[in-house]
This record gives sequence, structure tokens and C-alpha cells, in this order.
Amino acid sequence: MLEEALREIKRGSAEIIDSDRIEKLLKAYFDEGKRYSVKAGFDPTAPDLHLGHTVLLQKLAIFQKYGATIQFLIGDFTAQIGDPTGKSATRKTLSAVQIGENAKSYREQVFKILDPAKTEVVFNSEWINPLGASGMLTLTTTFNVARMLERDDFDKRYKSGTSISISEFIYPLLQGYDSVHLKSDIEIGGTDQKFNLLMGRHLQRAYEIGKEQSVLMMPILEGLDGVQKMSKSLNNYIGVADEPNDMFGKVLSVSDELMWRYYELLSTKTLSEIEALKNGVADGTLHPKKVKEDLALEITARFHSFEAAQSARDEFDKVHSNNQIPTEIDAYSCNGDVWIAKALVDCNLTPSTSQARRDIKQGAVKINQEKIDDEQLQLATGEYILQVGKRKFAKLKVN
RNA sequence: GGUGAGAUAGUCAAGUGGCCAACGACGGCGGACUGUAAAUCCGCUCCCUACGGGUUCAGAGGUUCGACUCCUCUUCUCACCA
Repeated sequence: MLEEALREIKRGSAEIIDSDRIEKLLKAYFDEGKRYSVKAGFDPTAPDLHLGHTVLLQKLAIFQKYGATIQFLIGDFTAQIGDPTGKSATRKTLSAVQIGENAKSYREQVFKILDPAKTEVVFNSEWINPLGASGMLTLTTTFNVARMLERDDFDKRYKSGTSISISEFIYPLLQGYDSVHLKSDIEIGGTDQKFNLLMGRHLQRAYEIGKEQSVLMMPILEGLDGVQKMSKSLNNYIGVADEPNDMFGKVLSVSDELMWRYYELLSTKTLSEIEALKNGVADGTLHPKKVKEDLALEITARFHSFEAAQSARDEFDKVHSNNQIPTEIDAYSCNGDVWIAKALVDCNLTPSTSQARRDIKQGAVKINQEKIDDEQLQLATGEYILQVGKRKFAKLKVN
């Protein structure tokens, strides 16, 4: 039982620091029913969760299964600084109202995966604000610039001549201080968070709270392009709130290589089951598309329902395999004869008439399934199905 | 605080008075081939009912028939020195 729990917890992880302690915590749970805490921090600027976030959430859910109380930390204070991890982006400061709304939307989405009874939602402004200037000063004396610059992000930016704000040095310190305040036993995060996660250990030692958290890092999930990490700003994400049809379609659009990555990090299938699928594809007994379809079904069903996932698959076959029109398309209407380029813009199929002309010239535009090549075409009264490329459809009624 | 360098389209990056709506690369979009996969090949990539017109090269002025290119100021960034 303990063995199995450990295996499940370690599955897919990229790196674990002080895994002996995790083992001890688990043992104490199994032997004496003693609970422990696992911390994970989230940024309230991005309440729209995508599958990248769920890698962590699913890991947290497994911890909950084995005696952990989750400290679900919403970094409302630290959001004012902006995590320097990865690219630097100017953050807009959020009002208390916005943060409240975002936190609410977090709850709705997160509890599709986590058990609310074993989760504490906390905000770090609660303890960071009372720190005051002197508390902050004490915090900064625990670390030095040279070590700060060892951090890969900072090092690269420093060497390449990109600016680093002093406040960004504060960010890891505050994240670490969260672990001091919460007395976390374990913290989990992405591998890109390594520096910040280790800061928790450093500060727990400096503040002598009598323990140092273990750290479990999960790999970063690649986005649909298979190269960059999944993120909303890169628009290569699958959102947990995406419609079933979108979700299914997006999973199916990933490359075969990336599919295995998604299986590893997102599927609840066991490692040996996944291995069997790989062998099947390798020796030709399984079609890779079928395997991908199963994954898409599993993921879609997780956030919607099994029925919704199945109808998404049927819809997909209908549109893409049989080249039919989707069941539901956005409908628009307008008056009088309309110039085709204008119509495409009005139906949000194209961002400008210039783009519309180009698309027509390139044979990307279809009206009622018929390819057109006349840029000057006027649409007379009637109903039309407009299509640009393979995926964009709209229904237009000309009065 | 001083000195020097720099800011070009989604990103990187050419252009140092007219040939510039601005080379190239990446990304993105479209087409062919497919399994809406990958790879490959081809085309497109500021806006406008368009063989023409309009707005762009950090911002504001100026010099010039003409400026992304020269000058002044402003904002921001980096390097070295303090």
C-alpha cells in the first residue's frame, strides 16, 4: 500500500528533492493517520486554467488520496510583482475586486479535480501585508545578489542585457516566505519553479521553523505547437473550460510525438497501459489516430461528461472526415446585397477585407461548400454558409 | 551622477537621404499531400471595394523637393565608470 502510494506520487515527476521525507510523511500517515500539508501556489491573474495547470492539480489530487491537506495558495500579493519565471511581462496590478472574482472562478474550476474537504484556499496578502517594511527588510537579509543571479532566468536576462527589476528579486523571497508562514511539508510546482521552490527550504531553515519542505517538480506541459510551454498568451492551450468540441479537436490536432507526452502527464492510464499502446502503434496493430482519439475522449470526458465527449467525436468525424457542415455555427444577418469580403469580416471569419481578398485569391473561401474565386462577388438576398479554411464557418442571412 | 550605444511590423533582425509598406529568419494563415499528425512543396502575411489611395520604422518638433535614415528635445533600455 505504501509502495503503491509512493509510486503514484512519483509518477511523471521531473525531480524530487528530499524524497526520503515524503516517504516518512506517507509512512506516518499509513501507520498513525497523521496528515501533512502540500502547498501549491497559483497566480490570480490567470484564472482560466488550462491542461498545463491540471498536471499539478492531478498530482495534488493524488496527494489528497494519501493523507495530504492541500494548501491552495493564491498569490494575490505576489501577483503585484509578477513572477520573473520565464519571459518578463509587464503586469497590471489587480484590484481586490478582480482578485476576488478570479479566486472564485479558480474554485469552480479547481474543484473539478480537487476534493474541497481536503483543501485550504489561502491568500498570501494575509501574512505578507502585516510584515511591514521591517519584516520585509529582515527577509531580504537572508539572501544575496550573487546567489540570486545564479538563477537561470536572471542569469540569462542579465547576460543578454534585458532589464531585471529589483522587485523581481523580491518575488522568490516572498514565495519562500509563504512556505515559512504555512509551515508546508511539501511544495509542488513546475520545473521552471525550481529556484522559487528551493527558496522555501532556504527560508524555512533561516526562520527556524523546525522543518524543511520537500519539493516535487512536475515537467512543464508543452502547448499544442509541441515546443513552447502551454500558455494562454501563446494561444497554444487547451482550457479546462473549453467547449467539448474544441477540446476534442485540439487534442486531436497535436502531433503524434506530443500525444505520448500528453498521455504521460494527463492520462489516468497506468504506465504499463501506455507502454502497450506505444507498442501497438509501433508494430502497426494500432492506428495512431485511434490512440489519439482515445486520449481526446478521456480528457474531454474529464471536464464535461462521457456523453459530451462522444458527441464531440461524432461531430468531429462529421465535419472533418466526411466534410460536412458542423451542427452548430454562428449565425449572422445583414441587409441588402453584400460584398463578399465585407461579409467575411462581419462574420468574424477574417480580420480585415484585405485578408478576406487574400483568402479568396488563395482558394480558401467556400460558399455553400463551393469554392469561389471572385473577389468582387456580391451576395444577394438569401442564406449562405460561409467557410474560410478548414475550420472557420459562419451562417449568414442576407435580407 | 558621468560617458557611450541603442529603440524598425507578432518575435528576432537588415536598412544609415529617394530604388522602402521596408531584405531575411521564425511564427502565423491558406493551398497540395494526409490521419485537421509529422515531414515536404507552393503561396500569403499594415489598412482601404484597390493596376490606385491611406497610415507606419519609440514620442514630439525641425532641416530638406523628399527622411526609417540628418538635427533638437522627451521617454525607455543596455554597457562602462561612480
